[in-house]
Amino acid sequence: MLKRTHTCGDLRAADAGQEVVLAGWAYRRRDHGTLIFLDLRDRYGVTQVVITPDTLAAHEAAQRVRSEFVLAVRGAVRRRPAGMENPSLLTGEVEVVASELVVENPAKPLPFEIRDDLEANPSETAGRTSEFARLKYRYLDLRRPRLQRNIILRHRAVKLMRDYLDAHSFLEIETPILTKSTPEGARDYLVPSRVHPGKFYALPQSPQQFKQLLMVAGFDRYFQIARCFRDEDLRADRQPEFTQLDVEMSFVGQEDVIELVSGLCRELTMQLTEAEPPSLPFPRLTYAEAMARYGSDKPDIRFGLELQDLGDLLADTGVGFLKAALAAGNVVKAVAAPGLAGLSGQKLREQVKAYEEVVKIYGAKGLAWLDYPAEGGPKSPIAKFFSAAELAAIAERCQAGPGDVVFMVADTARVATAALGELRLRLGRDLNLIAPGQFAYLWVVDFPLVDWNEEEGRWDAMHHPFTSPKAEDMDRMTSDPGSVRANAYDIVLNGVELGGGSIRIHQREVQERMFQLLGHSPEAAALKFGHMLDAFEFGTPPHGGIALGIDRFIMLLAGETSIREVIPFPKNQQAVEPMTGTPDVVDKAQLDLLQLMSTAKKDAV
RNA sequence: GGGCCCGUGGUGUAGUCGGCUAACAUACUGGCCUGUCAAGCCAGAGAUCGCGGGUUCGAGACCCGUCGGGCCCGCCA
Repeated sequence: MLKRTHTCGDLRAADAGQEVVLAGWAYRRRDHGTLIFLDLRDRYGVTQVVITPDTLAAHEAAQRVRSEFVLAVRGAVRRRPAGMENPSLLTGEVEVVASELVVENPAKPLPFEIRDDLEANPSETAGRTSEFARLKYRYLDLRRPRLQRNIILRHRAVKLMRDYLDAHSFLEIETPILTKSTPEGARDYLVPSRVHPGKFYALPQSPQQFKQLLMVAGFDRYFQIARCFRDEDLRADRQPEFTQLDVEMSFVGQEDVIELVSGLCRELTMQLTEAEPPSLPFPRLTYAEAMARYGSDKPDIRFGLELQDLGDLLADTGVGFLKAALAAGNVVKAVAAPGLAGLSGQKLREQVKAYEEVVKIYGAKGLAWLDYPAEGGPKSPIAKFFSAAELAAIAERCQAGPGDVVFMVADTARVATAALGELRLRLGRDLNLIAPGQFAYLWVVDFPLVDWNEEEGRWDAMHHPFTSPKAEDMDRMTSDPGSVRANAYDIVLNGVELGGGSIRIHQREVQERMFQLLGHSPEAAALKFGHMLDAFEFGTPPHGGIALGIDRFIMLLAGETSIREVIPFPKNQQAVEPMTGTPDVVDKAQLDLLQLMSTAKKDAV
């Protein structure tokens, strides 16, 4: 093996005259018959190698080189002839004139091209390979400059997190992966115990209880780059295993956590993106405000189009379906779409139909609309039922002017809010209201403590059962639990929930009241959470923390839209990892050892 | 559990109203070529159109089923 002296990203004009050895992958080959150019690639960059017929052996070898051969090249660095420089390469001022070329390993034709088209490649062919093929040959996919950049970015981001927290006196502490299943939250991934047949470990959904117990232990400021596991259905931004930056602090309140994490987010944005540094403090909304104004607990505040409530304006309306909705106790909410009234009648009807599909996904039965044409009469079929005063009042409330359209949903507050919140996001994209390159952080605070679970007929913890209620709301925990606010907060970036946390309960009595509210009998609570309750009797400091979704954070920093683009070996939406073929059946002997038997009808062992 | 969309040479796509001997780019093979950098030019090979059934004189296209994939709803303390 020829040992490399430099990487493919090292050489500059000042290195001209040196003899070097480079090693890497053949990225592109340009064969002029006599003169052959090879672009040699490694993770540091690309360097052009020139092979002339003067070096016969190297020339013959270079003729046989194909894409992705692994090569080692010895040669002299020289400045490229005037006018032949390539400004798009960092090494573009120089080239290496090969004296020796070794094929370390050839490569068969690849299942897809490595070259990616993220920048300045108008080709339709590269970089859009089906995701299944990419995952099946992930080691090839990961050679692509785009994914290499993402993985390198991920390393830098995690290093910045460690450095930042270390500088703030935090300790990185590991917690168990094999732990105990708890009744709250998502479905657990279970691991059978061989030593204790019939018993199971659970993989942690988060290190929540352990980090709190580390506070009880006096570690004061803890963090961990923690792998978490949740057996729920997947999305573009959800994997069955994902990574959190888990943080917990003692003797702090909400403001301390918010300040710490805001600083971290600002630092990462400044160090890792070209974006304008976000200014501190980050804007803040209460949960109630976020829902009312944006129809979401994770608002994208990069654009306006806030939701409006029209209930008071339509109290005496003659419009039948709205009158009926309000009489039934439902709400009428609206959002404006600037400029949409300028569309032709047919275009507008098609657009409305598409938007109707959006709101229907979220349970709305229909989408009403009013247009305010700059000239001519309204195209809306229902405009004629509204009084002139109503039309004017709606326009004013929604800040809609000539040329705009107002969309309305009359439904339960939950449905109307969610549906229009999604429509708002769609309008923001369709109308190009989102300027690229922004990092719009937002804190959402004052979440409700609990949420009514219609199916189960009980209260669920909105965040988790260790979240403390606001002191001033505590007396309503039994009389009106739904109105109790929690010391809980989420950080949102560009409409994506980056993370959430809370100030925890640190008193046994309060924790017992919380379990009671959630429907756990004292016996059940003792069985599942006895260690927590016990700990609270041995000197537990006031404490709180947060967990940030690292995959999502990196995704946004990298400008990607799926966390799979920033995870080296992700699973697909079926929770399958196509490269290794995970999950898979196991030998009967393995099951026997665990005293397990599958009842699956298909593919059963 | 449910909704929408997609499966055509290795890869990415086109294929309109059912008439195809399935087109284009790239990769691949061979040839030409001393300054390219998405190298270029010439030639060639490569596809039973995911699978099964149906409608039809005729199906890549239409219908039913099935498998695989993507996005979403539910779910995700």
